[in-house]
Amino acid sequence: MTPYYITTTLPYVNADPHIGFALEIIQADALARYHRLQGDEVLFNTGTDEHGQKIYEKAIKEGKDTQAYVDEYAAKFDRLKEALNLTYTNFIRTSDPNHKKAAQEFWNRCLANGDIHKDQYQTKYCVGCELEKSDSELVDGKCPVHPNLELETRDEENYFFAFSKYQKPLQDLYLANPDFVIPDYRFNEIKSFVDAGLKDFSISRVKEKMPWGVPVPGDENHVMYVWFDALVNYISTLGWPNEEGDFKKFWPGVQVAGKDNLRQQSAMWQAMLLSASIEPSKQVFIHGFITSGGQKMSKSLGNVVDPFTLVDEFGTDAVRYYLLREIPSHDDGDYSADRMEERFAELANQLGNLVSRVAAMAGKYFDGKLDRVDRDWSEQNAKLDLCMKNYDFKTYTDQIFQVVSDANEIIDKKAPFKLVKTDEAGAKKILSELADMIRFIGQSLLPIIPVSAQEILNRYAGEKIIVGDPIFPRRD
RNA sequence: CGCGGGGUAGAGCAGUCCGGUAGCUCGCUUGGCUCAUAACCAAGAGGUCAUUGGUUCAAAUCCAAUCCCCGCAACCA
Repeated sequence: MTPYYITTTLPYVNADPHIGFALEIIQADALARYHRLQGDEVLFNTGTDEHGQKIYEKAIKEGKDTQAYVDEYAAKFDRLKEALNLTYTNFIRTSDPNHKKAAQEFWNRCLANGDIHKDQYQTKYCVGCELEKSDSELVDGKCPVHPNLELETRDEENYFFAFSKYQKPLQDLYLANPDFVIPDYRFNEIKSFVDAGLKDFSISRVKEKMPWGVPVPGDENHVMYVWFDALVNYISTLGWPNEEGDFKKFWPGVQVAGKDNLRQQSAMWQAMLLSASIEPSKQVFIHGFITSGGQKMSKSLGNVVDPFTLVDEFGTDAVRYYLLREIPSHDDGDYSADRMEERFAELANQLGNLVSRVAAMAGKYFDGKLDRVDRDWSEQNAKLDLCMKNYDFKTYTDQIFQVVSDANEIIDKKAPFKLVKTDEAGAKKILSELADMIRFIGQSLLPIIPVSAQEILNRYAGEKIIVGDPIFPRRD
């Protein structure tokens, strides 16, 4: 069995699970399932990113012990497994003792390689908020809450990672791996970013101000900046620094991430790996963002889509179907209740109805017993395989639904329900071919809508085709 | 001159590299069928391909300029 390792990014636990993360983990799940069906041995990792300033502040605000706070959130995210029918094998939490040890060992490797040094880190401080502000928080160079106050500049001594050293090695890595980042325009984006020159980045925080992080080895005054520790999860989940076992078997792997993570995944993390003398990732797949009703999701607009609510209303498979087919696999997409309804209707009317009508005819005319047809599907399968290699779940599903559409067309054009009155053998032949198409459809849809696809296969696998209740009952 | 993506039928997109009568899905209208979850099948309507100028026998596609939208602008996870 060929080992296949796929991992999502770790969601930061300062908010409830977001539909955008649901998209990411469903994409990863589809790949994991697909590879399992191909006979690969799959390790599928996800988890939670639990350190850093924002979490520390949020826990204080909610009056909770920080560890208790993150425990609560980790459990919440783990509930996605059931809600979305996910098959991840690993759930790494960055507050796990093993992960912390790995992060420290990683730090030491980079340090030993001469890539970690101290430097001054400048922060902008708003006296009004009594908080440090990042540039992206500022409006016209001022604190948006206190625009009448001048910001103070404060220096802080931090540890820095020698990112600038890795411009050439990263360029070489990209050159040697022309498919390193998918899609290609994201790859171009990161290449031009690296070509423009790299600045060393800060990888620690002063513990006094922000204690919620992995201690920097050999310096009790600093904790790691959350990025540095979080990225190490991709290997700590494999048991690293133990280089035997899962690490040896599964690394390097495929990383799935949102477009906001392009730099961290495809440049910073790769430089860190090079520094620690670890093989770079195999590939990075970047997906887009989901808008809601055409607008950015925000609490103030009240258009935030909660994956749990969605599943309660439409069911797991329909939500998976929507995210994998409606949303462009590589680009931004939109969620709207109307489109969700339409997509559900499509499942019911095209696929569900096809399964029903063929089963009904088989039952009515031939007691459910049809001839076994074994059409050669290798050409279609090759196309589907290409879609998965390109992380194009939308086209993958489109192609299967082309077969659904073909099958519905055949029924109308050849009208086996009419033909059976004059040519029973002819009708049986048509239905048998249709049943074979349905089995292909069911098999191919297993990574996309696992429960429904399996149900289809169950109904059509045996000696006798089973007539059952609607797989996707119409919604009123 | 910060970087990148984009502007093609009501909606979402393909086509642009390698110019040659504008295509897909959904929605809409009409017709057909009755096996089926009132589902399915077929036909049709609907577009100055952001704008302006240029090259060409011919431009959504090449060139130039302009307008508009969306990200990012690194230590914000």
